[in-house]
Amino acid sequence: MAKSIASRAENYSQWYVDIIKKARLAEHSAVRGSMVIRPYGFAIWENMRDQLDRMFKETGHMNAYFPLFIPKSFLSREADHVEGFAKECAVVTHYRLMNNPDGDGIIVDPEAKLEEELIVRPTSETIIWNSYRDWITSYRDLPILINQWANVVRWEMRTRLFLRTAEFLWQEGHTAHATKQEAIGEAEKMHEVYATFAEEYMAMPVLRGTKTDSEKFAGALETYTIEALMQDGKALQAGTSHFLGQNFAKAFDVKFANEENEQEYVWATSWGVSTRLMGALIMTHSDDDGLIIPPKIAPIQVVIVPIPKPNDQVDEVAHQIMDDLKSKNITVEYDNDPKSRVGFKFAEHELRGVPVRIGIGKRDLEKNQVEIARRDTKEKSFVSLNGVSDYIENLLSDIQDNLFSRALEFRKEHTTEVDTMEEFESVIESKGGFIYAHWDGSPETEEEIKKRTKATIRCIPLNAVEEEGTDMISGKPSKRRVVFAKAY
RNA sequence: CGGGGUGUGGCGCAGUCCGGUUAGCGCACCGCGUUUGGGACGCGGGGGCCGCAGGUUCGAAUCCUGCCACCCCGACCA
Repeated sequence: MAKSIASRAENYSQWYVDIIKKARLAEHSAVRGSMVIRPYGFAIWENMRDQLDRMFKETGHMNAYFPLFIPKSFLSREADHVEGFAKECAVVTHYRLMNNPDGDGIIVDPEAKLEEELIVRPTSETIIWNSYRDWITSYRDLPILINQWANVVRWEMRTRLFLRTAEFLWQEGHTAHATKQEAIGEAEKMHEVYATFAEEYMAMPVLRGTKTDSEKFAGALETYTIEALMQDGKALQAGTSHFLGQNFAKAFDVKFANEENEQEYVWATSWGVSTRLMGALIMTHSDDDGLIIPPKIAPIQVVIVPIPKPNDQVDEVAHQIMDDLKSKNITVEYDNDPKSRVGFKFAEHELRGVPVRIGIGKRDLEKNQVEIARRDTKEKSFVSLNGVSDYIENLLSDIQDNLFSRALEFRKEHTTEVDTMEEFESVIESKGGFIYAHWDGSPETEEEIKKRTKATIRCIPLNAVEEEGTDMISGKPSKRRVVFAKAY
C-alpha cells in the first residue's frame, strides 16, 4: 500500500489532510495559510460553482465584478462591520519596490507610500454599496440582484486546507431592495438555494436556521445559515445569507425615491458560500479508503479500467461504452495507461472518489459482461454489455441517494435532545453531534455554555416546534429548542 | 499571539544526543527484463548548497548564536 491514509478513528485531522493531499485536491503553498488548489480539486469546485451559478441566474441574479482593493476608510463606515473584520485584514501600504541600497535583494520603496492604504477585501459590502449609491436613485432602479465570484483574504491565525485559509474563493451575492419585506424574502430565498444545493447536489443534509446575535455576520440584522454535521461529530457552517437591514445604505448614503417621491434608505442582503464547501464535501462522505464524491459533482463519474491492460478487443468495448455514457451526459474516463497495473488503478480511483468503476477483462468479455463497482459501498456486480449505460445511469442516481441517506442517518444518530447541563456535557464529550436544548435567549447563558463545553449555538432552527421548556443554566423559560454543537 | 513540533534528493523519513571516509533508507523517477482479474518483482541507474546566515574546529547534517519557514494544539474567526 504505497499511498495509505490515516484512518478516521486513529487520527481524524490527519485523515482529512491525507485525503486532500493523496487525492491531489490541494496542497500548502509557499505562503503561510494559503493553498494551491490542484486541477482535480478545482474541477470539483468548478462543478459546485457552475451549479450554484445556474441557480443564482435562475433566481434572477447577474454576475459582476468589483475591485480586490478597498479604501481603508470604506471599511470603517459601518461600525459592526469594521469591528468584525478589522483584526484580520491584509493592508496594502506601498506601490513600489526598489533595489536594496545596503545589500542584496529588493525592499519596499519608502517613497512609494500610498496616501490612503488599501484593504484587500475580506468581503465586498463596502466597495459594492459605494457603487450602489450611484446606481440607485428611484424605486425603478430596484431591486439590484448581483453576485460576484471572487477571492477574498482574511488573515486568520490558524488555517486548515479548504476549511479556513488566508485567501479563499467564494461567491458573494449583494442585493438592494425597496422594502424590508422584499429584502428578507431575498435572504430567505438564497438560504433555501444553498440548502437545496447542499442536499441535492452535495448529498449533504443541512439544518436550516438563523444565527444568534453573537454568531451573526458583522453588520447583519439576521443571518440565515445552513449547518452540516461532519463525521467527527463537529458542525460546519456551510453557507450564510444575511438580511442587512439599512445598515449599509445608511453608511454609504444610498437612498431612493419611492412612488410617493419620498427619500428612503435601501434595504440590503448579502449571501455567500466558499471553497469551504470542499471541506464539507470531504468530511461528509469520505471513508478510510479515500474520497467519495457524489455523482452530481464528480469531475469523473465513471472510470473504465481494462483488465489486465488495454488490447484491441477491450478498447473497442470501452469506446462503445463511453459513447453510450456520453450520450447520456455521463462523464467517463478510460484509464488505458499501459504503465500502471490494475490493482494500482483500482486503489487510485477509489482514493480519488470516482463514483463508479467499470472493469473490462477477457473473462468478462467471454461472458459478454463487465464488472461494475460502486465507490460508496464498494459492491461489485456483473452487468451484461447491452445494459451497461442504463445500469450506470440508475446506479449514479442510486449512489447520489445513498450518500444523502447515509449522511442523514449519521446525523440522526448524532442528534440528541437534552434538558440538563449534565446530559449536555456528557453527550458533547462522548458522541458529539447536534444537541437540541432549551435556551433562554440571552447571550450570557450562551457564553457560559461555550466556556464550559466549547459548544456554540449553531442555529435557531427554522420551523422549530413550539415547546415550553427551561434554560439549562438560568432555569428561565424557553419556547423552543436551539441547536448546539462544537463547530469548525 | 501563547504552547509544542519539524526543516536532510520530488514525497516520507533515519542519521544529530556522543563531530571524522564517497550522507543513508523506503516510495517516486529513468533503462532493460520478467510479470499482469486489487496498490508487482529483479538487475542496473540518475538526482542532495543537509532551511538560511554567522561562529567554534584540522574537520560540522551533527556543537554554539541569530534568523526564517511550515505543521499541530489552544485563544479569535467562515
